[in-house]
Amino acid sequence: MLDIKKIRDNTIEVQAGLNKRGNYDLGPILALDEKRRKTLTNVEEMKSRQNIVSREIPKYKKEGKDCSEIFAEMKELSTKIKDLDAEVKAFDDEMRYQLLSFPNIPNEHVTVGKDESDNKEVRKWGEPRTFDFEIKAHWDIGVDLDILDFERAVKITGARFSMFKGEGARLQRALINFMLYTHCMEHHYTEISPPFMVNRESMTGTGQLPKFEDDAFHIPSKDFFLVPTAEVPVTNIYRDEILAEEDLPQYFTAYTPCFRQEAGSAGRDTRGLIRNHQFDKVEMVKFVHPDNSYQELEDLTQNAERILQLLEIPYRVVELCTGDLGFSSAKTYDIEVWMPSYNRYVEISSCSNFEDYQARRANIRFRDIESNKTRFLHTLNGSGLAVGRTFAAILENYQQADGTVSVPEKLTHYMWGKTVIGK
RNA sequence: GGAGAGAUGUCUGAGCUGGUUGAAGGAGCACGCCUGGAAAGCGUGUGUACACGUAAGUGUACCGAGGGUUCGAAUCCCUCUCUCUCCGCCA
Repeated sequence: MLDIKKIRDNTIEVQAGLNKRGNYDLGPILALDEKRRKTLTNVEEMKSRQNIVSREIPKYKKEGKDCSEIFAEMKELSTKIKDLDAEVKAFDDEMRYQLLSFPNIPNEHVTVGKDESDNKEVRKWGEPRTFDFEIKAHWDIGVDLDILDFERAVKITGARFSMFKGEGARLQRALINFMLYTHCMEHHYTEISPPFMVNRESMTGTGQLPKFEDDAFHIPSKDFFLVPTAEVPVTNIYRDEILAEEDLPQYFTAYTPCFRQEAGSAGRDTRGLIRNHQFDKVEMVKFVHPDNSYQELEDLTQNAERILQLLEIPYRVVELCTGDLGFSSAKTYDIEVWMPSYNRYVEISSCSNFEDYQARRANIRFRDIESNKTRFLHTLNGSGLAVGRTFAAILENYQQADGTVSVPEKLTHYMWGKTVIGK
């Protein structure tokens, strides 16, 4: 959420920032703000008078004065106040809704661009392997090895769901454990196992609501949402709280399944593990001091990259341009993994600095030691990594001529010593 | 799911027969005094948000959330949420 005071005082600057992302007009909200403050001043004066008179009444009563005239006047005032209060509340609600509908302003250094074609490759790691046999896509490898079963997943639930079996299920779990181990033991994150359903306030806090309600799976009986990413429950850990400055930074990592309705609507990647309604992900979330959130973003991105380095799978890092940036993000690096069957890099992680955008929505603050004032902190998060896509990348990059898949060395321990899947 | 109790400031804990209560008392914390230093003791201070103001400051709101009654509500009424105890059910 943007700061209404900033919009008011630096309108031109904010408008310029929004223009980098699309068509947004600050006019209506400024008009609303103007009306709200006018009405507020008005009603507050009335309330002040109401308070003053109210304090006098006990004295009058003690003196045995007749108060009926005052009561009549105050009754009228009270009615006016009620009406104006309702007006202010209507302005507040409308303003909040509009404020929630503005995306974050991109960081000033982020390239201005239209769509993903304007994204900038930052670095590359590893060389895509050359195969001396006909390669298969991960869904064929998985089905042939009997470790993935898409048909039965469709029977059980429906399209865009998948089922892991035997060594497939084990590989999935191995990846989760390996990622959590690396982030906790090497990168010093604290593991969280959060609820997989969240309420409306949490979804609003991180920016999924109100604009993207259709993308989420909703439980009507409770008005809960299945988590689309662990970012939602974990970022909301500190919603409506004030932390001490010395408690910053805080790093959390969490495994959760992720549920997304939007997956599938695009009609792309209809086969395999790339785009499903349910997928597993290990997420990293940081709560940091505003002064060093950009260094924290660099570190976070490298924490995610580390997983692919240890698994020895080629990838590249891309900096998103303003047109491709997520709604709440000020700056984002995507990590893309090499996917042989696609013959290109495919997104496997997205690492973002939200600056104070989520913190303001979710009301997460810290107390500044020097001024003793509260300030919004900065939140960041990144996938570390999307497990389903990592699974797919392993099958494809580690496939062998005989149809089996060798297990990355770092994973064999988590695979109970297994070095080749399918043998 | 049924019955009952409760939700107040950083914490504890009054107020709940409606009227200087942002909210007693205590603890904690900060600063000052005292001390060789510390403890104890004494004194002062100690929430958030919004509006107006260059500022000092002033005003308004907030006692789980939202409504209502009233000239006036932390205090009365209704709805919801959460917590605790007992019962039922259950991995």
